[in-house]
Amino acid sequence: MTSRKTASFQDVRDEVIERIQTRVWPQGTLLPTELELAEEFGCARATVNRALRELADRGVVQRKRKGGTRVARRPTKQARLAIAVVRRTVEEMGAAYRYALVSRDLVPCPAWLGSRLQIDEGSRVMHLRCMHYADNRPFQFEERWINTAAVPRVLEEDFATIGPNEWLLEEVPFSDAELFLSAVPASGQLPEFLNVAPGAPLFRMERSTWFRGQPVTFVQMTFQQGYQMRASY
Amino acid sequence: MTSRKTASFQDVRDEVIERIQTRVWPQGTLLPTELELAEEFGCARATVNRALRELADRGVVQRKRKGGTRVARRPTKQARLAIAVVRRTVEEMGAAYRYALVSRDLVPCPAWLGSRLQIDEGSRVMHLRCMHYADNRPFQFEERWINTAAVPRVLEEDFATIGPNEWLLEEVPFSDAELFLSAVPASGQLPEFLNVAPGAPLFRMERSTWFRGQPVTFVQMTFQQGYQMRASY
DNA sequence: CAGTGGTCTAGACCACGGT
DNA sequence: CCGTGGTCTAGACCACTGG
Repeated sequence: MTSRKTASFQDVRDEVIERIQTRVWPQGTLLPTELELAEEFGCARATVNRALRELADRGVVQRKRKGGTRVARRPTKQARLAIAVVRRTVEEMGAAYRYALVSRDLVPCPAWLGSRLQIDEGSRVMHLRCMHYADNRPFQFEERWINTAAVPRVLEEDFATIGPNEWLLEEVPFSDAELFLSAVPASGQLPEFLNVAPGAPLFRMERSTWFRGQPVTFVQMTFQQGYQMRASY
Repeated sequence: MTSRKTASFQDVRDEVIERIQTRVWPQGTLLPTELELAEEFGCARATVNRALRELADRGVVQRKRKGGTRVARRPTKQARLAIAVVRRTVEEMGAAYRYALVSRDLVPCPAWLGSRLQIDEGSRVMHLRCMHYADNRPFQFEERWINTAAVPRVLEEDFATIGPNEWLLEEVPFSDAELFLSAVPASGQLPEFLNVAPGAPLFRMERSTWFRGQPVTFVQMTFQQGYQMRASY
């Protein structure tokens, strides 16, 4: 008997996944309508809807009005990347976290930054360089530019004890961001700051942040050699 | 008047975001109950529920039965990383894609792989090395191990014209995976294959894949120097 | 234009977990 | 215990889009 007393949306979701994985519904197949599935599972259409909506979010199926629901052909996987504050990253490794400010300057917005964040070139930005340590070993070098027009209070903060990352999280929480991940050679002052050989391959995360459409900050976070970032789907 | 004729779940969701961003509800604040919000917005509780559930998924709020809904304190951002097949990555750059098989060997499962994927060490795995080109320039070097026990048909495939990535997507779609991103130096045969200087910093993505709990494949994808991966939230 | 998903409602019961 | 979110239902109307 396939009948359960009550089919929850999770039951429906899992059963649909099951049928896709076991090729009952191969890629590209048109699924039955919500109403038909609701009848088959003995539940309300809303229940089926929620199950299928979740699968559509994950990219497992594609849905169109009037067109129905199809098993996705080329699943563009959506991996989830959990980004925490450096402090927590370090502490979750079981290491002691330490922060140090390297430099803090108020400068005119460089052209490359202006075009990148869409800031007027005339305006002033706060340029910060900081180090983050794990058990007193260099863990991450952070270089950041903050749009003073978006966050005027940055002028009053000296960042001696709190990192700009955590400060901004208090000041401008829940912003939007764009991330770029790459591998860069240890050049400039990086070998010195991170205590690695010049040219060593380093993992870098760049992030541009906007708050309600206004550019807030651009940051380069360069990690100690050997750092790995984890994601899953 | 803040009253709209009908408040959709998106209206509720956006208004809640608005209040969080404008500090009407600072971090840690306990929100009104679903019922109270439903009254305020003049909609059903289910509508509020869906709005708040979505925000909880994003990590903007935290919800507990009896405990109510709170604005998240330390927003562990969930960035979404769209992972497509190499072919599409290349084609979306506007370049011509080309694939080439470098080597294909059936080998006993190495110990490190066995422990990594939880494969019995006695079993045999298919070891593949491939190149992916963009406009005839080396774009990605792929080194992959496939669990023959999980995908026996791999023994009949010669991978002369189709890459293992795309083949596996047909064979074992919708699997689970764990990703690791890192920076590695161009060593071994990488300088040769990718046409870069030895020691050059390269972006690498490693992926372990399971299908219904069974280990399927482990792959190292090493990208051409300068490659950046994009994500957003 | 007609079928499909998208959404909303009013009500109900349940499950978890603080008090 | 009992308030809160978690879920389900039966029904309704709407919006998009394929034929």
